[in-house]
Amino acid sequence: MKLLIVEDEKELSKSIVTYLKGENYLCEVAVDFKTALEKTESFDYDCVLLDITLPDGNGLNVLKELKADNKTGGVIIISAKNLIDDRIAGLNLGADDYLAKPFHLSELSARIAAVIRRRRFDGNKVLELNELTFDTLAKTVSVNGKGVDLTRKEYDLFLYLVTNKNRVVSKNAIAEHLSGDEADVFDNFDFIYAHMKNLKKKMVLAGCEDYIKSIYGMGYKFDI
Amino acid sequence: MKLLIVEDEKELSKSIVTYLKGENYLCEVAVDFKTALEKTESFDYDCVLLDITLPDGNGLNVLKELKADNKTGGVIIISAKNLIDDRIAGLNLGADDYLAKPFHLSELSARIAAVIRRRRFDGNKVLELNELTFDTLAKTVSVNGKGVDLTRKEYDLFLYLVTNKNRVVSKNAIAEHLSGDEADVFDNFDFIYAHMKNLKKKMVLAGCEDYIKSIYGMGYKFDI
DNA sequence: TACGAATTTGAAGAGATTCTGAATATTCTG
DNA sequence: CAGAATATTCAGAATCTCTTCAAATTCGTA
Repeated sequence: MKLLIVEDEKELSKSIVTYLKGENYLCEVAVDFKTALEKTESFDYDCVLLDITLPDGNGLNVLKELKADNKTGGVIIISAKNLIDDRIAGLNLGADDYLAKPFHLSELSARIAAVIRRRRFDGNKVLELNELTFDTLAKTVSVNGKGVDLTRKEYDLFLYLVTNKNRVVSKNAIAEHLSGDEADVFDNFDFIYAHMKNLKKKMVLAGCEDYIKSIYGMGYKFDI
Repeated sequence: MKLLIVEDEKELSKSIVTYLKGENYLCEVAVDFKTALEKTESFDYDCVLLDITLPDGNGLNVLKELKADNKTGGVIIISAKNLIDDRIAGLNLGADDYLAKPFHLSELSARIAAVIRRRRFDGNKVLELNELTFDTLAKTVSVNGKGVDLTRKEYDLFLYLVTNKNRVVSKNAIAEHLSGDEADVFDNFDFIYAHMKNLKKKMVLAGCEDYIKSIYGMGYKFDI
């Protein structure tokens, strides 16, 4: 899961990033609207945290643009002014949620999770697929009700495959999703092989049918 | 799917090619406009990535020529200058999309897919033809809803035939479309015969009517 | 019908891709 | 800061695909 934090207060963005990393999100920061739009232009973030009170422009216009693309995932507005006007304007322009500063980081995290769930899973916290249960809130995976211990990367990898079920996902896409920086990793997929092996092993061991198919030369497919 | 990347920065073109190969595109590179025009003259690429700021001429004129031919598939302009003027000029001259450097390769890949879809499938991601379903996003083929496992070349071959349905496609054209290098393969179509046989076998086995007709001395036709 | 040319078919080797287990590096946790 | 857990790299093994080859078949034409 990748987030973009649009915020110019370094202190704040730093603590947000630290906290959210702890929640297993990959974070990027934009300190102004221009950068933010460039970034959203070129990557589909799962959620954007948007401080609408930045010096270089009107945040609500930026929100409008984000939503116009219909490309970005969720958008949560964070704003120092907790004026009702802003709130309403924000929601009308399509923000998925609104959070007034100062806020608790745990609250922010919960809102982010909710927004992502709403967009990706129609608001369902739990995904049931045959013997497999995916709890995106608890971040647990279980087979026939019995939990399976996955590492972070394994969980992320699995979730990404499940989110794209019945579609072939390229190793490029997987690599981008799993690696934090926009690092160029397109010529070494060894780490994918490693995680994939471990994930499959754990799942099969837990009694789950092996739904993950390797498509030679193309990628992987969660086939269910 | 075959692309032409017109770009003089070796580093950049190399990483573009590496990435796009991972997405199952066949790529050729031209380092100047002259070479680019020669290449587009002699082959109909699915999409051309055009850096309009190359030393040997005006990129927009090249774009104009490409579009005048109406031969090339899509054209995506990539440019270091993200000036609005360029953008508008580019789109007016018929570029299908525009991407400012630096960009994420995943973004580029998504745009290419979109342009090709728009041109070849009227923007549809899924192609339904009787019992046959072609999902160009999921990269899957199914018969009566049941998936058929095709290899890369089989998928490419099939897609090419379907894209040209009810038209005879020559083995030359197929060969050019399937082979990566600009190698001259025009005297040995054995590999086409092999792929064609395997493809037909798989499809018939999956319960699909054999829509692929061999036209003696001319080529093949996907007849539906 | 018979001939040469084009296509189909089956099999096999070369080459590329993926898997695997172990070694190393990194991150987390107390 | 040390020890544990996790992530990544590496190299060899296993697997799959692509292409080529040769033999069999089909096709068009004489």
